[in-house]
Formats: sequence, C-alpha cells, structure tokens
Amino acid sequence: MKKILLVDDHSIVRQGLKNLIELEVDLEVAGEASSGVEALSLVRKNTYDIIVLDISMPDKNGVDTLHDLQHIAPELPVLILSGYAEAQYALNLMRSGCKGYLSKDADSDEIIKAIRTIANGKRYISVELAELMTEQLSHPSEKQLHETLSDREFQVFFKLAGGLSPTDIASELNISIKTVSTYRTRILEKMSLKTNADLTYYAIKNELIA
Amino acid sequence: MKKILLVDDHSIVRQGLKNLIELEVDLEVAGEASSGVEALSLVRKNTYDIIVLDISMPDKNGVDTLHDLQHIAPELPVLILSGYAEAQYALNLMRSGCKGYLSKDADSDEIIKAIRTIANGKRYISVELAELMTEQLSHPSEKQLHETLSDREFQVFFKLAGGLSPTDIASELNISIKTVSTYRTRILEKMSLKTNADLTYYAIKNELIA
DNA sequence: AACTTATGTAGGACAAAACCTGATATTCGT
DNA sequence: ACGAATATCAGGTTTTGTCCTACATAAGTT
Repeated sequence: MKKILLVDDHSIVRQGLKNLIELEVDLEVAGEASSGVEALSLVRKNTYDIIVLDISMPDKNGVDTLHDLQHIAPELPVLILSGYAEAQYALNLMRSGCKGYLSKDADSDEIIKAIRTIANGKRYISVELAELMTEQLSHPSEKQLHETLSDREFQVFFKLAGGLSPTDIASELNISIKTVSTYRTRILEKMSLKTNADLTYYAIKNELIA
Repeated sequence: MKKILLVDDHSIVRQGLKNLIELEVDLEVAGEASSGVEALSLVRKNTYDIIVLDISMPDKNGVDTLHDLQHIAPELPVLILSGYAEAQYALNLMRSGCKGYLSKDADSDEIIKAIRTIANGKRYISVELAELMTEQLSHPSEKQLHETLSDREFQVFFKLAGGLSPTDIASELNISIKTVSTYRTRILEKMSLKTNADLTYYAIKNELIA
C-alpha cells in the first residue's frame, strides 16, 4: 500500500484526486496539505511513498516547496501537478529533482499511472514532456533561459519585454528594424516562447523588470 | 432536484465537485463539459437549473463562454469558479450577468450553499465579494481601471494581455480586426496605458492572469 | 422629447512588423 | 590556425496592425 501525500490549495482538487486514488487497491491518501508550509511539516513528521504537489499555491509555491523537500527528504519522490501546460517550467522542475510532471487536465488513467510509477521509484515522463525534452536537447543549458541570449539579444529582449516597439528599439540601438526583428525571432526561439507578451511575462516573473 | 452542469477543463476538479454535490439530496450533476464549446452545445440540447463554470479554460475561456451563454440561455443562472484570488474579476463578471462568483479554494459548504442559492434563482455573493462591492460603492471614483471597461472591451483586454494577436482575437470573437483595434484603442485610453506590454503587466500585477 | 455619451461595429489608407533569406564578422574548440 | 558555430546586420516581400473616421443603437440626462 503506497502512502500518498496530496498538496494542493484547492480542496476540490484534493477531493477529486482522493476519489480517483481510492479506487485503487494499492494506493492510499495518507495525508493532505493545503499549503507548502503545511506539506513540509507533515513530511517531517510522517513517512510517505510519494508526494503529489501543485506548483501554484499562494503562500509558498510549488517550486520553492520542491526545493525545500529536496533538503529534508531527498528520497521522497514528487509528482508535480500543474494547472497550466507551462513548458519550460516542467524542465526546470525535473532538473530540480521532481520525478514527474503532469498537467491537471491529464485524464484519470494517466494520473494514476504516474502516481504508481513514481511511487515505485521510477520517473514518469508524459508524452508532451518527452517531446519538450528532446526539443530542449537541441539547445541544452543549465542556465536561466535569458542567460543564453547574446549581448545584443538580451538588450532587445529587455526592451521588447518592456513594451518598446521594434521601431523604437531600432532607433535606440541604431540598427535596422529588420535586425531587431531577427533578434526577436532568435530570442523567442531560444527561450521557447511565442509572443511578446510571453517576454513581458517572463521578465516580470524573473524580476528582470519591476 | 436541481440539475447542474459542470464546466471545467480539469477532470479532477469536476470529480471533486461531483463528489461534493452528490452528498446533497436536492442536487444532481446532470452534465459535464470540459470546454466552453462543449458546454454551449449541451446547453442547447438539454435543460439545466444552474451551470458551474470555470473561468480559465483553454479553447474558449469562461469570460467568452459566459458571454455566449447570455445569448443562448439568458435565464440559465451561472456560478463562476475562479482559480485566482476573487477580487479583480468578480465585478466585471457580475456585470456580465453571472449570478455568483467563488474562488476554487472556497470550502465545500460555501460551494454547495452558492449552488443552491443560485439554482433557486437568487444571487450568491460571498462575504469577500460583498465587502468589495460596498467598498466600491463608498469610493466609486477609486474603481479599478479595468472595471471601467465594457463587456466587449474586457474580453479583448484579457486576450491582448495574454498575448493573442488582433487577428486571433478577431477570429475568436467573429468580429473584424478593425473592431479589435478600436477596442484596443479604447482600452488603452480608458486605462491610461500605452502598449500591449502594459496590458500584460497590468493583468499580471492584478492577478487577472497567473 | 431632445441631447449626450457609451458601446459595438467596420472600411480604407497607411505604417509597422514578421518572415524568409543571405551576407559579414567574430569567437571558440581542438 | 582553421573550420564551425555564433553573433551582427539588413533587403525584399507579405502579412498585420494602427489610426482616423463613421454610423447605428442603447442608455442616461436635462
């Protein structure tokens, strides 16, 4: 009987997972936490075979929680559940030591399968994630995404993220708009992003802009 | 027996809600949809007493779905479930005609209470929301910027902030790009902002997008 | 009722940006 | 030192988007 710790700030989600899990004879929900802090304290007190962790929680997000878990219980395997299909998040998390990453809209079977695989000490890689990883292998890096940018690219990235138009950027840097456009393409490519809004998003989340 | 239609792209969430609901003798889940499109088609075919709608869904987000629902079934009351912190959104959505607004981390009792209240033709206002509204009433001048947007403007604002191109938006809403552009101008004007990046920034800082 | 403002909608002219493609530099591994 | 990879730069073409204008209807005011 594998003991599972569920961590998600939404009780409905926990409820849903619990239900799924209780249909399985070899799995049981041995604990629930609605926050990262609570999760850490449970892990200190009890033993579990696997922890299912939501990445986006208010007080202490999944990323930080995962990070701390690596210290207090490095052997405890973690399955990350994500609300979004956030691509590169996944890779960062896998590198940070989680054993699997699934989007919340994965179907029930896949979730159960992932839990079981991970509880048995293996890694679980979804099809989407596998694709992403091979894609990333073509431009591998331990660096932060934006650190792989060249000097010039970073300049442009920064300005685009701040909402400057290509025209303005071109004139500030004394280069052609075409050039700016080329950099933009490369930046998006390197960072696996799609739109300027993604750049802004990234810059805010990484505190490159206030 | 009140018939409920659940709309959420995460099967786990539906599962969780279903469980809660099935403990109540007077409520039953009469349908489930995992997307806005599916929800609309179910609403055309069957009758329900209430629809519980997640705002953040991939194909057609809750804002748009709510908008369409007002046309095909103006009498059908809607309870919006939101993943994000209540506040911001709520007022816009209430104006757009939903009968209640709850965050997903509301506790079970509150969710059931909201469903029941709304299914009986009343509005459900959570304590937080009520506070917000009275606050608004006492200082009407201090409206959040985005609350001054019209229905349509808000739809477009949301999409622009998320990085959708005018072309995409036009096609999603079945209006001309020119119209989208007009809305954009009005949005920027009303909010005293300048660029799309500002919109993204605003949306992130105000937790309209995660 | 007359008048004003807000809203939803586009057309056309023009401007801007994206995309594809290709040319020089520059840097780096071995 | 030399070839490979990376960075810097743009032209041409096509796609997109913006801006200004306009109009009908709804809603609100005097």
